[in-house]
Amino acid sequence: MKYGPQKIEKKWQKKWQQSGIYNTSDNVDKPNYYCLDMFPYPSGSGLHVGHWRGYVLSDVWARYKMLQGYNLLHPMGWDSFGLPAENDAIKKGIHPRINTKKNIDGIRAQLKEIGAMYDWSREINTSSPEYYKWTQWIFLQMFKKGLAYRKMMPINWCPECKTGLANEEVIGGKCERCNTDVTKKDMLQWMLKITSYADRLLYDLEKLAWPTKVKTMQSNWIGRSEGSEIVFKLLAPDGKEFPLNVFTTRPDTLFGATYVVLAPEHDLVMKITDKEHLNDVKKYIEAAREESDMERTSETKDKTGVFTGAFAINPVNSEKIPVWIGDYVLVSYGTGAIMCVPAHDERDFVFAAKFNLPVREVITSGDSKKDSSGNLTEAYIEAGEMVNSERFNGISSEEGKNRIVEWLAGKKLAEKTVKYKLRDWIFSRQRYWGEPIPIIICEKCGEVPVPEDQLPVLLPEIENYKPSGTGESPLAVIPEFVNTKCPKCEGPAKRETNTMPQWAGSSWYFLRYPEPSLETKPFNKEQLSHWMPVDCYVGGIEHAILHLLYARFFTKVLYDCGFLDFDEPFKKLFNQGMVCKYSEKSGKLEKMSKSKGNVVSPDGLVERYGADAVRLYELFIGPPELDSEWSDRGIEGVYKFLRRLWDWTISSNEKISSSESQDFTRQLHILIKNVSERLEGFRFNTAISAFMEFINFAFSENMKNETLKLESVGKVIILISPFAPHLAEELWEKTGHKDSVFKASWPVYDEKLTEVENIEVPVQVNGKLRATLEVIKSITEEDIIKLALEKENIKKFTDEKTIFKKIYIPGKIVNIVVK
RNA sequence: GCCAGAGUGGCGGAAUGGCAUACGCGACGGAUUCAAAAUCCGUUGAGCUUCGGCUCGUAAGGGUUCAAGUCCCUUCUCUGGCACCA
Repeated sequence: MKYGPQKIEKKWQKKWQQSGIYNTSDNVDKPNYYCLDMFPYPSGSGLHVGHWRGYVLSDVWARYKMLQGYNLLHPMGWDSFGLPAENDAIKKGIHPRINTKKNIDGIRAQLKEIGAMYDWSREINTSSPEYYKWTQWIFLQMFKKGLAYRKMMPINWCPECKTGLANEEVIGGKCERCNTDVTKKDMLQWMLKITSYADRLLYDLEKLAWPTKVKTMQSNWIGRSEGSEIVFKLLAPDGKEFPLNVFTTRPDTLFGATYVVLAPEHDLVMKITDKEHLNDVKKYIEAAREESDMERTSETKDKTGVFTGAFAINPVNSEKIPVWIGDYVLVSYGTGAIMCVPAHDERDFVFAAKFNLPVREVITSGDSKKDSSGNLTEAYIEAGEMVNSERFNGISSEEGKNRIVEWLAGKKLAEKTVKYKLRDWIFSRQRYWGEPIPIIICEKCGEVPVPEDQLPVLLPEIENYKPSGTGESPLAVIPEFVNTKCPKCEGPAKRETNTMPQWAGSSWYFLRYPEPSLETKPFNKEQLSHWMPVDCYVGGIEHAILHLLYARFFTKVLYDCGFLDFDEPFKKLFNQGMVCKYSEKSGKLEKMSKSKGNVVSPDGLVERYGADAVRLYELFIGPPELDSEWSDRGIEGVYKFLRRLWDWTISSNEKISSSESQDFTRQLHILIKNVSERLEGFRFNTAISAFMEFINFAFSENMKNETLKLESVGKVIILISPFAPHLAEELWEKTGHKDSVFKASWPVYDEKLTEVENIEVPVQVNGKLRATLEVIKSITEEDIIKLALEKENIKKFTDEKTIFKKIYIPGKIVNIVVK
């Protein structure tokens, strides 16, 4: 009987579906385990072998947990609202609703090929009204708490996608979706106050069993910075005075401030600029607006700026210093204004050099770099001793930080503050395919939430779904949608026509799976407490900031509202590496993608080798967390292994007996040990190596005529079942078992049975291998060293030398040190 | 520039401080075959060899140790993230 994966895989996939073996039930007498894949957006180009990797990995893990006796939740769904789905529809000229459905059907079929144990009865879809009703509901809870607000502001605008974007969606100045340069546009925007969660989002990272890389990325993104706000006095040319707050992390350098720079967009700029400089300032502001963020914040760019004609008074010494504007100061960070200490800040140093502004050293150190006449040749930014700072002279810069702020604070001219790089989340999209924001704008009552019993606000069916590019959503031209009554005053009012971003639905979908068809609530708090947080979350590193930060934020908000009793969604996170392949187009090894023309489709491979072989190769290719290179030949090796395992099991049927050799028992227990330990450590590639070694042993000459216990053969089948579930089920049945192999339990090994009587011990002289000894395990140090010194090749290296150390690490090694 | 991670045969990769290169691919030799594919067996880091072995070898250099791919320091290269955030 030959291994024929095509037939048995179809057979078992059908059986699994019929028996519902993977459908999760509540209230069973087992501990719960929630294993979650990042759900995909329904792309039009289908799955390639790179997509398989994460799904295979989580499936192996889920099946292993099931065999360990857990009640498993392993669901799947569709992130079907938003840019990716909509752009695909526009490209094909098919209405997003129809196209999305078509794509979902395609990917679902492809996912089923993997043979994963998804509970398909819990499938969810973020673009279905039953689901997005609750996305809207969550938005309203945020609105009620003041966490969702509308504001006119210059936002990131993608001219290609014709929509505003969140900061997180701008990667290196380009749109995350289409790689187009992002520009600025003033727009009235819905914002989510994620900044008020900055501290908790940062500190709670500590609680998470996540890769440090992701934690570091999030913590850098949040960008907490402790410093102080210092109040300068601004003197306008007409004699008016304004307080000017600047943010600095170096109040110790305050005596070295020789000028002040405001962001071009700063409110005070037009109030303080004098007539003489007005033209230049206006021109400069205009030019800064035109520039993309990328151009503006590029570090290689020359520093630019203009003088306003106004002066500021430094609160520490009442010195009058010039006020400039410059686009290297960002209006959205800190206070949008900085004090400049060219002697101790690299950027200020460059700016001062260019515009010939004075440099005054106030921190001294032997490490400062100076020319022959004692002038600084570059900014000295480290700590040191304070000079030129009046009464603070001679104290350390570290101490000075506090002393200066305390002193000024007494005069209400300084205050310690914390600033973040994290900005509020721009939440409106000027696009059709998303959740309508459930707000009604009434002239009298302002922004009025749609009453909860009127949710969902349905996305209307429209012909022209393409983005307009005007800054309005395509919904804005549908009078039946826009015109409505104010829920408060009953007067005529208009609906908000912006939609939510792609990330809205995915920020809480993991809360929906435990009871996906619940109609009265988004989720059931009591029941959720038995499943959440997710025990193991598997997905790509590309979501390190976007999705994973947003999902944490949503969870914390819902926790604060009392809807949840946990405040972090994902306990453990695993990022699988990307699958790469040489691309003819770029001539480089690159991540598989359609545009690079280097995708490998699993379809043909499944047909030829079977899904189990593809699963195995996805794991065998390399360590799961690292990127790996796809080799078309590599799959042959694992396929050969599966066939050998099949042949061995089938032929073992004729050798079944009540006894087996000690050798075999030992190898079996070593296998159980290795596979268990390597699975626990997520080292799937070496777990498979362990199997290959076992099967090589099982086929070795001296095993040919040995008898086997049926129970032992069964254990091997259970061990392989998470990796090759179809093959395992078939072999399980063929060896006389009635129920599914996944109803069995994971074998345990006996450490004693893995050990041998006789061991080989390497013998070194001066750390170099010179011989090996075969000895009984319990040999004493004295005996083994005696044996070692008798060895011919050891004598060669020890004769006529003085032995001054003899080392025996039991069971490991002998080392004789000579001189 | 800053912060992570990585660098091991022809290739993918393996090694709780204890025999470097497990396992797989490829290559070579053999068996089987009219022949090929498939399959099976053997060899496969480099150099030297009296065939017993010896020398070198984990990006480069140094250090700790009886013993270093593994720990420490310096440097180089690659990948990813951040990048005028005051």
